[in-house]
Amino acid sequence: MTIATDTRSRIIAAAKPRFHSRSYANVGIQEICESAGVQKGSFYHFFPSKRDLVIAVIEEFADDWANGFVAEAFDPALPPMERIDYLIDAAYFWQKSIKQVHGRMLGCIFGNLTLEVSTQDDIVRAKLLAIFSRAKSRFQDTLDQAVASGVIAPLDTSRTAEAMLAYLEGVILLAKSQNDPELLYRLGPAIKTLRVEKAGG
Amino acid sequence: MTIATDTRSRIIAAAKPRFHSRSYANVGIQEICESAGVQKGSFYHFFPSKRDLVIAVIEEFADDWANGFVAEAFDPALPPMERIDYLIDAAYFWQKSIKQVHGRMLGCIFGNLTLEVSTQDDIVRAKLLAIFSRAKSRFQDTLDQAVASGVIAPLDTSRTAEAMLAYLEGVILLAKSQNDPELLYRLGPAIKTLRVEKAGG
DNA sequence: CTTGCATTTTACCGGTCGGTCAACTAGTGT
DNA sequence: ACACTAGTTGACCGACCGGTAAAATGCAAG
Repeated sequence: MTIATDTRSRIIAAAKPRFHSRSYANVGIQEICESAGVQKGSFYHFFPSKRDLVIAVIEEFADDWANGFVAEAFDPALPPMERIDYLIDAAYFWQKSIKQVHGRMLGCIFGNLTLEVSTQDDIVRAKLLAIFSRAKSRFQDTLDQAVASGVIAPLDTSRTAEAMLAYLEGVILLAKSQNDPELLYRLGPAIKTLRVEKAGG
Repeated sequence: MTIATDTRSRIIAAAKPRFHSRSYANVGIQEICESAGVQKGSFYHFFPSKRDLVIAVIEEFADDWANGFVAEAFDPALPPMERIDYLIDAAYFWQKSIKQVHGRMLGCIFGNLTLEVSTQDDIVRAKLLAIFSRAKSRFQDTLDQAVASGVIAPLDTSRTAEAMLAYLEGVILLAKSQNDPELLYRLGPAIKTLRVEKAGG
């Protein structure tokens, strides 16, 4: 049952930076195949459709994050609110390094795809939703711990977590419109001022 | 110098809902022409390229907003912070009504286009940037007045305005991923908790 | 050595993409 | 009556789109 070739992963590897930098619709299967050194017929042996490829790409990006910056940021050894600082920092440095290499701020692949395809493909949207949902849980757990340890005043951790995730995506969007990751640096820390009070409070 | 026909505006009118709901790349000029009852050659009489069309579409959307909800929300007669409430409400009801008619939450056309094309077309990006810049100014003026009248504690109104705009775009993005405008209703009001302190404070 | 399956190759499909072109129409000013 | 021009028409361009089919290959188990 081991994988016989690396064709599938080469396709995904070729697709990742392209979908990230030039959107879903603007990258053709032909181009991906050429870049991966794969024939088109071979592509369709591994992926029933273009949609299946983008879902695989989303999963790989999510894994990269989960095993990289996110794992570092949401380290239980860190004080809760410092984890959020860490995550913002990580997002900033990542976008900055991409811009240095690529000349452009590419933003968040999940946000990009959400706005591009979520009105047209409910399956892709569901995949993105699941990833945002996991991200929200990370924020919420952190906030729960911060409240429990008395670092911040009690609040609606579920909604505040969503608000923080939204803010992060929004700052990345605005930074992309300026092609300038420094906006993340300037506006990022304000994420901790966001508060949704408890319904009964 | 008056306009001889309404062809140009019919093209824009046909393009607006399509770019809004299905992105830029996924809507072809042929489809727009058919819907507007215009020949393709006639299209290129009015628009040198597809890019010029999308810029005209962006301008019309911006005018719609500026003369509609935005003018109402940023009414100088309203207390400053209530204007922000009003704007959030307006965004919520707009998205909700779109979903009722269209079955989908389409989100903000400016945010949508920013994430889709701003890495590929600096001219379109500049147009979007100008619109965000104007929106930021509205927020900032409001915050300046709120500070001046003592309704809120002094803060960095420029950066807080940017943060608020980012938050609004982020909440719309997240709501679109859930295809649910109610998220705007639940998270919107937290926009007023955002604060970027003055550098020297 | 052979069967069988996973993988790869190559050629091909109908349709659409953004954009061009030259001919034609209709209205205006002189 | 004339010329000029804005607007319109419909045919056309090469390139690319996502996807298909069948034949060829390589490899491993029997």
